[in-house]
Amino acid sequence: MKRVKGDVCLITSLMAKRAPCCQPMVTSRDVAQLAGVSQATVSRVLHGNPNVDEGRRRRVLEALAATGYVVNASARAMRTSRTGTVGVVAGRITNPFYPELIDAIGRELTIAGTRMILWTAGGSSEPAAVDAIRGGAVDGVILTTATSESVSLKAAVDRHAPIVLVNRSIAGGSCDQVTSDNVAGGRLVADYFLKHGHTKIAMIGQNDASSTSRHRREGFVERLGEAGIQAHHGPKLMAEFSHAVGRRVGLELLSRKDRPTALFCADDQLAFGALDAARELKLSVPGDLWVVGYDDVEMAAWSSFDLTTVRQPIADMAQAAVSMLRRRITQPDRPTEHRCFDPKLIIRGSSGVLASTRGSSVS
Amino acid sequence: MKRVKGDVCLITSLMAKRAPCCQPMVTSRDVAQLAGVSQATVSRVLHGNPNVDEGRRRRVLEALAATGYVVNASARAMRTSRTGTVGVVAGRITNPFYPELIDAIGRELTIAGTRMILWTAGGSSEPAAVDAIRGGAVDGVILTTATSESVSLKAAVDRHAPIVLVNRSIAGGSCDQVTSDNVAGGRLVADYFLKHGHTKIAMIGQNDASSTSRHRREGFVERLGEAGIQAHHGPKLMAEFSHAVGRRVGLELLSRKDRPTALFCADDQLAFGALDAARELKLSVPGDLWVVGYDDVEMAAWSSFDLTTVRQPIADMAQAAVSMLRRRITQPDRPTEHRCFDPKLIIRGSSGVLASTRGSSVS
DNA sequence: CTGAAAGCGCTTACAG
DNA sequence: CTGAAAGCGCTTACAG
Repeated sequence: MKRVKGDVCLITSLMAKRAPCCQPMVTSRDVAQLAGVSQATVSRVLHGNPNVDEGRRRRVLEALAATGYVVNASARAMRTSRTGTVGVVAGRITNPFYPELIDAIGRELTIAGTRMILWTAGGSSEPAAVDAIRGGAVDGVILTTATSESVSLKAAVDRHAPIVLVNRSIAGGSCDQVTSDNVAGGRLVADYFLKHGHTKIAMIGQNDASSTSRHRREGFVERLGEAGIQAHHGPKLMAEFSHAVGRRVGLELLSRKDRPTALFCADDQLAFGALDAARELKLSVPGDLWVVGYDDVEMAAWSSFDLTTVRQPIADMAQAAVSMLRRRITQPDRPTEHRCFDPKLIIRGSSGVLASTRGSSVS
Repeated sequence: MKRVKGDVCLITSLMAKRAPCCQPMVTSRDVAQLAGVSQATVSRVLHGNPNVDEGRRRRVLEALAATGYVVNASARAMRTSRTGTVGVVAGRITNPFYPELIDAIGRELTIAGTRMILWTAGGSSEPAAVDAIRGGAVDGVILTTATSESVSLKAAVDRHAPIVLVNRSIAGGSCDQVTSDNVAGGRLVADYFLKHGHTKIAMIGQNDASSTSRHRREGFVERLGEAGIQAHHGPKLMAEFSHAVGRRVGLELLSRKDRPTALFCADDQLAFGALDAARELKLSVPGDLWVVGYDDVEMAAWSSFDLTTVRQPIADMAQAAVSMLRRRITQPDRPTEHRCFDPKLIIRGSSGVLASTRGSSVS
């Protein structure tokens, strides 16, 4: 490889010869001509219509293979009002929960022979996706990001556009939804802390623009309340789920004289940040502090974090979302549905033995 | 939220009343009728054609707004042979390098008003993406995964289909490419180790199916060779870039009596695994072992890893890939181009002071 | 079983 | 400046 000075080396290799352009598109008419049948017959063979003479079918099949014919997506879409493409909106793709979810959704869509248009560009994504339904660029949309209510979404839902919400709820609720039970998940964590004798229990979450985080907080605070305990220093509700936020708030909370002994982070990414804060402050986890996250992303199991966390069944949720959307597309008038999966507490090394209770009989 | 026993609670809310279906699509003909002009005039207004009477234009604009018209993507695509959609193939989206790259590409595409179809389903993605070009579902494709040569890709490139390879090379090279200089990156790391007196230098990479990893290894081994040094225990070339592989091979290498003092991982994900291996073996980093990764994903800067690594300029590469693809689409016959960005060594805490050389004069 | 034909919603010469 | 019309490549009644 040649190098040139400067930041970038630019190698422009002039091709000596080159076809005039890309090969022209092969149409079903071309295939028909080659096979000596009508274009309609080619279309019938393509759709497995049984009413085609075997000899003709074979000739068409041969012509199809010989030409490498691929059906034109736009033409088919225009005729059938079905694109074979679904939209997915995911905000913060740098939070590893989303790649895992998108991957799972993509897998399901591929099985169904459906393409996936992905929007990750923040606020403009949702209106773009909704417009894509109206413009016939996609057959429907899966919204995976818990952003605040938007006008375009509301209008689309009122119009009964094929939309499925994943981990996100909307006022009115007249929309298909897949969630995990975030209230129950929050309770699970509070319960776990209480059962092991914690009383100084803190929480970091996202502000209430995120329904996901709000529900986790509600369940958590509700369960603490039942034990007569309040969140230590109050729940910290920040603008986003990120490592930087988890670390910053973690440093702040854990530097206090009256620091918590247990910390619930409403998202694994926050928990990783908080664990780093603890590490930087030379606090032992779980000796001085228990940390519990939410999502159980792959990284949570890495030995660097070994994070106790609440698992959402991502694969199941993706499968449910895709099949609900497909049903909604084919049967627009069916009643809306809400599938809610049970979360599960996965206990790892970031919780377990607290130094102060070591040897005590708190179960 | 109601809960039902069992794994999943299924809430089916029957909607009392519901519109017969989604609102019927608004066509430009509808808009024309409302504005009292011909459909052609609506199309002209939509395209900013200046030859439209101002009064009529205003009436059309009003009708457009009143109906909430959105142009039909399939019809436009069929007429213009342009979909406004580009395909992106990314294999292992769970490796955080890909989300960062996809995010950057998505951002560029959004700016250009282009949609992104994403394929992440492994081996079948590439043929699917190539077929999508032929089937007119996308205008072009960006291939970001260094998989082995495929027949369909070869054929597509020969056909001069609009394809840009990112971090991936192909025999013949008659295809637009964006890379960072992986050979130079490998050399940078070797050079850094050598300069600080390391002699027991190991490497973990991917097997040669990945051109990326191969180039990094070549530069690395080449530079070591110039100093008369061979990779300690030979380069370990595994099937994939993953935390699990990095940890497993790390445990294996670092458990040996004659363990290396410096380890180059051809990918950050491998490096995180290796760091975890070192941690599990109670080795001090960088006291006993230096670890250097490749990519500089966001996580590399987290204090849990604090990883010295080779940065690829992801945003620049994404921008280059998108603009190259757009040019290729509009000018299919322009000469192919190869842009190669310079990598940069980012020094962090996973390297720096080796216990054995501490106080010595090795610069 | 088969082909000619209508029509999906656009864009854009073409004729006025 | 404007509208009528052709045509992009399909699918699918329709008539035979």
